[in-house]
Amino acid sequence: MPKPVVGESARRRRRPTKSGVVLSEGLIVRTALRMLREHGPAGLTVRRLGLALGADPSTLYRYFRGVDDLTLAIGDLLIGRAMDGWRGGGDWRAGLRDLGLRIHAAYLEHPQAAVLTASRISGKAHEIAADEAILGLLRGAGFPDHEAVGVYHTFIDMTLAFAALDAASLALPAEAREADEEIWRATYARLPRATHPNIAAVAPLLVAHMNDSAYPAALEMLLDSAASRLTRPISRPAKPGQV
Amino acid sequence: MPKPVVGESARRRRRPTKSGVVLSEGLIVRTALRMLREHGPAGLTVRRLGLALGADPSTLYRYFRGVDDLTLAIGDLLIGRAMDGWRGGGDWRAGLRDLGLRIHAAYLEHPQAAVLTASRISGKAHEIAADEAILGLLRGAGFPDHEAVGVYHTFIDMTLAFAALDAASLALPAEAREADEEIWRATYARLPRATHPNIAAVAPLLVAHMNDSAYPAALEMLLDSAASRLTRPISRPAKPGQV
DNA sequence: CCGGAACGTCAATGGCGTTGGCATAAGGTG
DNA sequence: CACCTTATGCCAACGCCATTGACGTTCCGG
Repeated sequence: MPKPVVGESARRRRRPTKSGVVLSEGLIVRTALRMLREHGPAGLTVRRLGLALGADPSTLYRYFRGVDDLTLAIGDLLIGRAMDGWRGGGDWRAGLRDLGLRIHAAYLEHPQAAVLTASRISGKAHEIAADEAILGLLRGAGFPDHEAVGVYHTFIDMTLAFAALDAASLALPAEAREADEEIWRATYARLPRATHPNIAAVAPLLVAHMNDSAYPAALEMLLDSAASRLTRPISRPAKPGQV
Repeated sequence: MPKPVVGESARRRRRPTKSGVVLSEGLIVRTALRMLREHGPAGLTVRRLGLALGADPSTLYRYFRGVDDLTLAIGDLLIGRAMDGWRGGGDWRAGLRDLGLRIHAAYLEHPQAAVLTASRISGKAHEIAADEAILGLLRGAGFPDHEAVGVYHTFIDMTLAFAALDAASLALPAEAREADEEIWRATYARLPRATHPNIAAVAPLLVAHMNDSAYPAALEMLLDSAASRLTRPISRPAKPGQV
């Protein structure tokens, strides 16, 4: 029996659970998001989600094929929130910067979901809308098609890559995250000048800055690089590696 | 009782397991890495690792505080392999490019492990060696300390971020990865010009390039940006976001 | 008002990481 | 060689986890 899971549209009989709650796909996803934010990365389990909803855990399998299915639904919500209220028009640079920071921020709002979904291609409506917007900004600015695709590719992958990396730190259990941050003080800041002269020389700067995100700096670099190509076109960088 | 776990150096009594294997931290980590490659990301559990080693699962807790500790050790092994055979000296640009591509490639050699470790800071020997090398290149090139730290931060985070993103695609189950790649042809390449003019205009270029890694291009951008700061210093980009 | 399907619940399965107690063999010491 | 200490490997158990199949209840279309 290959798991039915009737679609949300075909769902009719809204039988309340023992505790009186009437379930729906939307309610479950929203509750899951809230649990992730409020109770941390380990806070979301099927059992706890059922408990929070006032329903038996197994009930959720009437709505999602499994945890992975639920995760993808959450991810779809994330992309939508990133684009929510976005208005096109204006400078291509400002537009790209805004889009990048929006996507980055939206993912960091829900790190656990971000980690699971940032590297996936959904092909769903919100994702396509974002891609169309980015390409529109670049082509509207006058980039020839192959340049536009190159910048687009670097832009979206860099944004998602940083979103995933930064989200992964936030998604760690509190103790592991604190341990990571402590390493800058406890290990790097105490390396002897004799064996590690360069780290020793800049240790205070490392402690001060390494727990910030490097994405804004990387994004500006990308925008600078793209702008310089626009005014005086240069050839693309040598042989991109296969992945 | 806060879990002892004697260090590898202080370890003396090498009592063989029931199956005759003599354990060591290195053997455990290498076995774990092999299991990750052969059996996928979900293939590594303490129980299975114990089985593969011919030892009781609980024995591993004599060597690692827990799975998290083991994960960090695996990550350091990856960095060690990236740095293996690296020789300093020469142009700072060439040196940074080489280091970046080495780290990126080393992580992609073990995608499942990369996904687990790319966002972590271990503070172990190989990681420190890599950081010292990067900072040495930058300070040796004449970057003032705060610039060197800024470039270092962007460089290492960008490299690890792309490594994690690209590795995540490779680490997906084959069917899911193929489904993701197919979306470029099945969805993006078929969007009507009327509703998505920009995607439609460049669809063939997207299909041709989107499954490559954007890391080499991003890396060149970073090197260009750093070089321009070296010849004619500019201020750092505005207020990096907190993470 | 009746039959079937949708739905929530229950109980159970097989996994997981981790822990505390226990037997033992390795190493230092004489 | 004999003795003692203790690091080490093993065992059994705990409390989680996701997932499933059977079962009874409730709702809707006819």
